[in-house]
Amino acid sequence: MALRTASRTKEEVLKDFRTGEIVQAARRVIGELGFADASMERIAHEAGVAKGTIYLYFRNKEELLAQVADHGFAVLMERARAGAARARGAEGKLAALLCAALEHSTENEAIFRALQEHRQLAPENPPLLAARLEHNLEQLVSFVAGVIERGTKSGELRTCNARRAARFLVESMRGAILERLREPTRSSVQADAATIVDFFLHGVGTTESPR
Amino acid sequence: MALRTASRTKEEVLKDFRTGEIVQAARRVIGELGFADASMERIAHEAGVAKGTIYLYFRNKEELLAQVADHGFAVLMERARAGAARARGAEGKLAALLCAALEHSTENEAIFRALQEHRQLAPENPPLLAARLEHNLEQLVSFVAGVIERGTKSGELRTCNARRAARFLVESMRGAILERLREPTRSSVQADAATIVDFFLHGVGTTESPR
DNA sequence: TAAGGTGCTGACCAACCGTTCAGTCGGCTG
DNA sequence: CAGCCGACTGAACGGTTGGTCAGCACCTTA
Repeated sequence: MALRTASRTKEEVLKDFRTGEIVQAARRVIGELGFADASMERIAHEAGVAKGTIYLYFRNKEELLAQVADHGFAVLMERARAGAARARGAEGKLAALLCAALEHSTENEAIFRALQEHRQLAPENPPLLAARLEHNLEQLVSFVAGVIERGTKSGELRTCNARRAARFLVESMRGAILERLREPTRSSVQADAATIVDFFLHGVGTTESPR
Repeated sequence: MALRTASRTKEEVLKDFRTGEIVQAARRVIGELGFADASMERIAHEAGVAKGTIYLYFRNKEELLAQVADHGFAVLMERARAGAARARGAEGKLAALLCAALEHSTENEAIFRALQEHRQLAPENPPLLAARLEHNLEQLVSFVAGVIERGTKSGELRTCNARRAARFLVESMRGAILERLREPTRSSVQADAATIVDFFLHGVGTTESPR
């Protein structure tokens, strides 16, 4: 418990601690002001250090922001995986996954709003942050696609382009999250997740089977 | 043709012309650099006027950007309405609407990328641009909801929360547009629109009816 | 205690941006 | 043609920001 991978406590552990502190501070400031207006000065103040100190732990602003984005997404994915693992069947797994995402976005409302704003995909000069966000989203889509593929193999879902369907579902989820953020007094997370999955599985058409 | 509403050609017409020129220039610059990096200096240069001139036609930068956003959206809506009007049935109208949107986003790729980036919903200090974008999206959702409601009344679609379903479809469309922008060599607009409508109408579930 | 080092500080810098406004000058009017 | 008008210009300004660096305070070591 004390002798594992403890090379230089003074150097490594303290560095990790400071890094984490700054990332958390950045998270708070970004949540309050958005990515564009979160200045290094403000983040430093929030973290209780001087501006220059940040540059001892992060190469520049972009790297700091990228780490903030990665951290938040890692937590979300962990939660989604755990939820999906607990549930049974494709429908259950998808609902659990949506639940996890909706809950996470509700609890981290501020940072989530800010993240929205920075989904930029200009091909020229792709900044580090945009690339990370892109990669993160792709990871989520792949995970959902996996669930859908297994659902297809088990016969629970019909054959379809899994990746495309996954993207379809993820974007719908994004839409639901945005709507939830817009009007805080909404239905429960479970109800919203169920609605989305229902749409996703059955569609709104009425050709033959109602339910 | 020449005597209607022609109060001051020298004043009004020229003003409209200049305004249009500047909006078009802004469109180009935003497409190239994104909203955040489109400076008034650069836009002025692109429009072939001095920076100060812009302020004779627009109160400030935000108003200019808002007009750019409004202009683009107006064209899109016009196209979507026309497409839907020509088609028959809810499925046809939705497909035509998606077609129009996909085509429009393909043809105006650059500005569309940039617009993505500015979908920010911070509750505090809502800037003019964000409000306009919000309003524009709401208009599109309402239009789609109308189509869905009429489809429900005619029995082509099952009963559902039309607004929610519309939002669902619009967000999915956004996802498809993003994917198209990401990988330019994709299937045809019509095929993509059909796929989305198919998902939307029938879902991916296999409970009973395959088609 | 003196010397050396190291993490940290925050004043400073250069670059940039939106906005202003005093001045220019081509063209219209009388 | 003279004189004025106002559309247009672009240098200048105020403000902000990301990034730097000389020095300070504290701790360890000799």
